[in-house]
Amino acid sequence: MAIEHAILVSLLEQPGSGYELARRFDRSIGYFWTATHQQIYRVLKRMEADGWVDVREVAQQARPDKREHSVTEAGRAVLAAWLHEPIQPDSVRHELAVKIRGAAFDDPAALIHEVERHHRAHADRLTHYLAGELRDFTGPDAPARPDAGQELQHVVLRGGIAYERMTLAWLQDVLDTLHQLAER
Amino acid sequence: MAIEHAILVSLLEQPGSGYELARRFDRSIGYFWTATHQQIYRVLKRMEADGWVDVREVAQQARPDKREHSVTEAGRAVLAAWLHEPIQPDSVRHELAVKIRGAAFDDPAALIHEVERHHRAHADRLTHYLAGELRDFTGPDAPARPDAGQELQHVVLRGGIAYERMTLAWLQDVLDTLHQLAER
DNA sequence: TCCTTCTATGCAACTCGGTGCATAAACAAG
DNA sequence: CTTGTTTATGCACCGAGTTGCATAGAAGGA
Repeated sequence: MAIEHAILVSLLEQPGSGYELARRFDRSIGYFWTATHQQIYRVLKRMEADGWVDVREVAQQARPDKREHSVTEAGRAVLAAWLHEPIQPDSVRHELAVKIRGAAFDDPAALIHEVERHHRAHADRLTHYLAGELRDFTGPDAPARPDAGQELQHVVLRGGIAYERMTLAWLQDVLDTLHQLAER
Repeated sequence: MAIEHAILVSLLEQPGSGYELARRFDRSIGYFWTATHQQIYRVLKRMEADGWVDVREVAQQARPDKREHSVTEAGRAVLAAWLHEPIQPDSVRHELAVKIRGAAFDDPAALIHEVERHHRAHADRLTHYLAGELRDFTGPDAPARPDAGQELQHVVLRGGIAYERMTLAWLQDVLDTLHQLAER
């Protein structure tokens, strides 16, 4: 897949400018697909040229004008075609795992602080996810009868929460192992 | 980080040719860092030119010669320096999550087969991991007193197992959600 | 008034990684 | 004796993604 599809999904959920998309890729959909603003602008240009999105110039007060993008029928068709394609197995890049195996050839104890830092970062992210879940899906302000889009966003968020909880438990396992090795 | 460090770790665990490395990146270390053989050969050339690895021509019977690479002291130093650097938060690429959110704008039920396929693939991988754990770490042939390298490889493998179990549970959650939406 | 910050858009250069293709030694199968 | 398979190494090209830099409107603070 490409960034194009993530952008189509985000624009279908809510039309917006390149700048707004860039901010969404720092949160929300960005938890599952990252992109920089340069990449987003470049791809938006191409999508516009290919007729996947329409652009509307919007004047704003107290800030510069923006170019708001909406998905066209052609864009929806592209997304639908992609949704019906099977996904290739995702290529993994788990840097910390490589470091942990590499620590055998250095000082394993030196990794402890790094792993603790990761543990804190994932704990923060979990807190953030849980707050988002409470706000949008399980709290008093959440819709009583969520539509399909909300149900799907929620199940994706539950995946993020499960991932963070699993990661925290594993990092604790790593820490225990490193401490044991340090005692030898 | 770069592929260089994963190659250094793999060569420290066991010297080998580019071809052998490519096969390791299809299993073992490949579960946490992928690389194609073209990439490996190209990087090995550069690492050789930079003096990170030594090459020994090895004649073999019943097959072509190979170039066996070993890590030099300079290579170890490069790895050690990297081990002491903090890691950037890993950029996520979770294609299935994007597809699930995109399904709101198509037919959610059409995703069921795809998700089931992923469920089977992850179940296979879990089985594979568990077999490896039994063979190398917890079975009767496993070392009674594992060294630091083995302990660290084991904790990384436990991470893979935890990831697959979490993913399987989440994919079941996704399937339940898709079925509920299909009934509407 | 100048400086900084936030919003908003974009170019140029480069690196990384993947796809496709090519070569070659050794053996096995037909 | 040709074809196919496995081992083994490599080049050329292209697209995706990152880094660094540039521009500009509007607001607020020093």
